Amino acid sequence: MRITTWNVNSIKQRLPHLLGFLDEAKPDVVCLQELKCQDESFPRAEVEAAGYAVETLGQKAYNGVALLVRSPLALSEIRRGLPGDEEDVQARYIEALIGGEDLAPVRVASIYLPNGNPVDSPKYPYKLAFLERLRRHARALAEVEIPVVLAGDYNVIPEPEDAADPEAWRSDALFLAPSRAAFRALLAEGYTDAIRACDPRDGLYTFWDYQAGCWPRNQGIRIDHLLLSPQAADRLISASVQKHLRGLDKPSDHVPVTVELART
DNA sequence: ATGGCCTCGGTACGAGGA
Repeated sequence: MRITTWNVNSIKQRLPHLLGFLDEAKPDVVCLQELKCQDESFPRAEVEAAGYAVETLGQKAYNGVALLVRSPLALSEIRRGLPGDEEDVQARYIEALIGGEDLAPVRVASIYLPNGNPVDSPKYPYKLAFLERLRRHARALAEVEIPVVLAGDYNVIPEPEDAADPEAWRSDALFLAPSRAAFRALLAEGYTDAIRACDPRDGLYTFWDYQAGCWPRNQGIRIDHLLLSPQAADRLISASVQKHLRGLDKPSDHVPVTVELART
């Protein structure tokens, strides 16, 4: 089965690209981030017509995450919001159990981590607190005997090799030491960075800024990740970045990232 | 040349992104 994560930067702007991707790649599960719309504005009919069941956690103008599951697979046990802070109203986390057919069930989360800039504002402690909440929840999920895939826009550059120009990010919330340490703490819970496990090369990027000709100059960063629990990692077949979508007209600044897992 | 964008709400341009 294939599971894709994609920060679409507005589902309304990106619907044609999304439908094209569903048709060409036929992923079994798609984790979307930055919908930038409320639940009632999500283009549900178009996505369902493409053969997918949809669960969303939307928010006006900002954030917003969704899970799409290709028929006849189905979602259950849907969780909206990351545990650990009842005051947090930002739409950044949705999780479900995916099952059906001959598939051994998998729990999948679509996550949009806070950017965290500027680092001297409350946004940075919010980011670090979110990462710590995610670590605790990741531990609790891994304790259940079901494979877990935590997929999304982590807004963390794990290592210098994950940026074309790491020096440019030295004091940025995406690359500061506490951000990277919090990401490593997720790995220390037993999770595997699927892309890194499959491809040790430098220069694997998932985001290129719209500004400053970053795309034509390949000044990218790798911030969209799929973290696999040990039982999910046991089923890992391959992981890849769908870089070509960055070259379309009116692209998202992020591209899809996909893992293939054995169905059993 | 050392900078270059995009989306939203709402209908000008500031906020937010990364």
